[in-house]
Amino acid sequence: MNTFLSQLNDVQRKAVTQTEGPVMVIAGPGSGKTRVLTFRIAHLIQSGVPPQQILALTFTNKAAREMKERIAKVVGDAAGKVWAGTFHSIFSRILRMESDKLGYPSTFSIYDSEDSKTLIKDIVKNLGVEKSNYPPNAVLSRISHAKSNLITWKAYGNNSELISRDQLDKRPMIYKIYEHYSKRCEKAGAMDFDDLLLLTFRLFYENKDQVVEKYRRRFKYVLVDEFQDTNFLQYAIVKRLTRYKESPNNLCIVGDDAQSIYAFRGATISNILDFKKDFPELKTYKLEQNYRSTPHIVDAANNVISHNQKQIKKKIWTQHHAGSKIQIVKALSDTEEARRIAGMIVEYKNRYHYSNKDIAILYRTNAQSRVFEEQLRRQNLSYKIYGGLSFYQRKEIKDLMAYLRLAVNPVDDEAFRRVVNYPRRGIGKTTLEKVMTVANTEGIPAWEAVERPILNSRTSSLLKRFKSIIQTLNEQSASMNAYDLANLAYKKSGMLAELSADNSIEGMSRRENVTALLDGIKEFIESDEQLEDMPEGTDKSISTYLQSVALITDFDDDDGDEDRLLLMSAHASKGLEFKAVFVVGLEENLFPSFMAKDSPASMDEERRLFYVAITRAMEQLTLSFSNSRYQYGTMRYNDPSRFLTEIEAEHYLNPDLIYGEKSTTGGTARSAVSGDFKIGRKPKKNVQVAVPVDFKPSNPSEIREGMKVLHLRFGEGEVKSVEGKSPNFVATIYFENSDSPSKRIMLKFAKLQILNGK
DNA sequence: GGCCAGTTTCTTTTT
DNA sequence: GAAACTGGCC
Repeated sequence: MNTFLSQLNDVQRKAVTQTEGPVMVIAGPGSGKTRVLTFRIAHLIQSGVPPQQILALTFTNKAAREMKERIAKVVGDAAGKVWAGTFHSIFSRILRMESDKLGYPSTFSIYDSEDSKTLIKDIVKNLGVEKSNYPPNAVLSRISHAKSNLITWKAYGNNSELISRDQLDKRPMIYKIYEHYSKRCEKAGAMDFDDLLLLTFRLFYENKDQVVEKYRRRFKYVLVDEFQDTNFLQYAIVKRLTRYKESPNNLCIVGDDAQSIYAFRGATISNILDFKKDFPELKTYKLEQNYRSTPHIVDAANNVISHNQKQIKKKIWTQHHAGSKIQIVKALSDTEEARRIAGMIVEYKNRYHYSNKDIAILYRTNAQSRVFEEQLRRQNLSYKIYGGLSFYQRKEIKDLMAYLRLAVNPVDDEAFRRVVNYPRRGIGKTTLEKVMTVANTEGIPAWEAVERPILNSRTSSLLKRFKSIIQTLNEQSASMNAYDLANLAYKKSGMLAELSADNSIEGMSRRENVTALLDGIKEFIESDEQLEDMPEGTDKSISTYLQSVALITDFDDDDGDEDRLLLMSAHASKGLEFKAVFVVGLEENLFPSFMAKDSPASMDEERRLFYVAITRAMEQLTLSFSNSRYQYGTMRYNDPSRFLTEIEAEHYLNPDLIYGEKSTTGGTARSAVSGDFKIGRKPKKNVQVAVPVDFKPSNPSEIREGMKVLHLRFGEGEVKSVEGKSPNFVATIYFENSDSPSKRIMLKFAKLQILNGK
């Protein structure tokens, strides 16, 4: 029976069999984390726990999928009854069943980030504020962070700290935008990604009809994967579910602080620290033995991560025998980088008999995939790109989905805006603006605003025609199955005619994509997977379909047997492993990203990301960089990434490429690389603010609020606040001469001179 | 009032 | 390089 337990080492087995009470598993890369998690669930089921009492929360769809598959391998069909999925998908499922308690329709729409951004742009425009001060991405991220910290728009407006921070950033109206944004989402019966969490918390917090007790009774065992990537709000929900009087506290979290790469999304390491406080009786298990990689790779990973300031002490180790050293590829251009890597792949396949699927190319930004695609095609290597513009983000797919969204939820303003004039039916910008103005001033959805006598008869009848299409779809949505409805929407909307008229290559591919979407819906209604607890009949509705695909960003269209190379972002690679890994584009301003260069905390996150990337490799690791590359339409010249020299020379096959020949003086990365070949000019290094010759950094502990200080790079600034405990003081300083004047600075690293104190 | 084409702007990672 | 935007034209 328990044969699978013998496949585990001592620590792993303890982590699996300690089923009762709070458990924390700190798991280094390749230490068998997923194995522990899945075996733990399997063990619970074999010990007699009904599978439907187990809730397993993951962070990405990919992780959820893999977990389900692996549980199924051990326990078979029972796996289907375990609630395993991403935070977002599990909670949207719950919200759908309980939406009435929040005043939302069960057919609520889910706004993706594109919808959110369009909405924000519209709000900014209506408020009449300078739009260059309110880039949608920045505003959305501010709102998202607020939501992730359980700050509603009302609380935001009353929070003087946030308000003054926004004022420093010259974005004083954010609180107002947040308010309008929230109200307009609610009006449209729509939730954005963060709302799925925030409203779940509200649901459990307000506890109408004792709804939280229902789920507490139901989920006796809760597991959270990648706990280091959860934010405050996600943990708050988990606590709401598991921490109450007489709770068995059967909560198991698995994570690795060194692999925290989603702080930009509000993930916080303090959740791990809080967990110890909240569940003092917890049992902790550390998995440090790496079963994945050869020693050079493991040591390199340890080298890299040791450059980070904050970390839970842990050293991964391996019993593997020495394998290949890490190879560096230095190219002159991005094309050459890709060409040489494609060549190396061919060589690896011959020399080590690797299949395509044993090999992955990892990059920092999805845009980098292009050049590699070209070169791989030249070598006749078949590949698959993970992420990037996913299937569901293609225009034609989003268009048809917008019709379907309107069919179940006609008040969805963003869907309305998207397709009211697609295919073209003579409803242009001006008309839409009029409708939206009425809608906003009266606080009604566009769907109702079109009825107001604000338009001339011609446009009015055009809008009526559009509305009647949606009405037909809406009426049919109750009786028709999802597939028939989608087909009807395709025809009725005029999309079929529009796409059929286009015989260009792109047009054909659009048609194929829509057909693929329709096939997907057909598959969805025909699959016999029965979801637990779903009201009979509703689970195959178009609404359920929309909910499930709204949260899918990666697409899983292959059967898994295809032998293809994988190209993906370093983020997407988390949790995966490959015999040979190429981490490419290792250049300053790319990996690490230029976005990180002013903040030590972001730089640490980039480093953790690099750590994640290199620890995907089992046998062969190659790191590449290029002197020049096409970026954003122009040629750029970047220095090799600082991360390259954070790995000790002994782990490299060809360290000269970054450490320089022994004879060269200094041997810094830059002199070694740019010395032999120069294309055009090198860009200027960061322009420094004029600094007096007698600059002398002051002792960080003497810096106080209100002081004027001088920073080597940012110039003069005023200290707005100092937080944190010695020696980790963090100051918020306002630098007038900087593009983003308000900066948070770790005092122990910063070179700051006090100009005058109070 | 709407549409197209030329022009400008902004560059990350994911649910 | 692509998406968003603006201005001129029908």
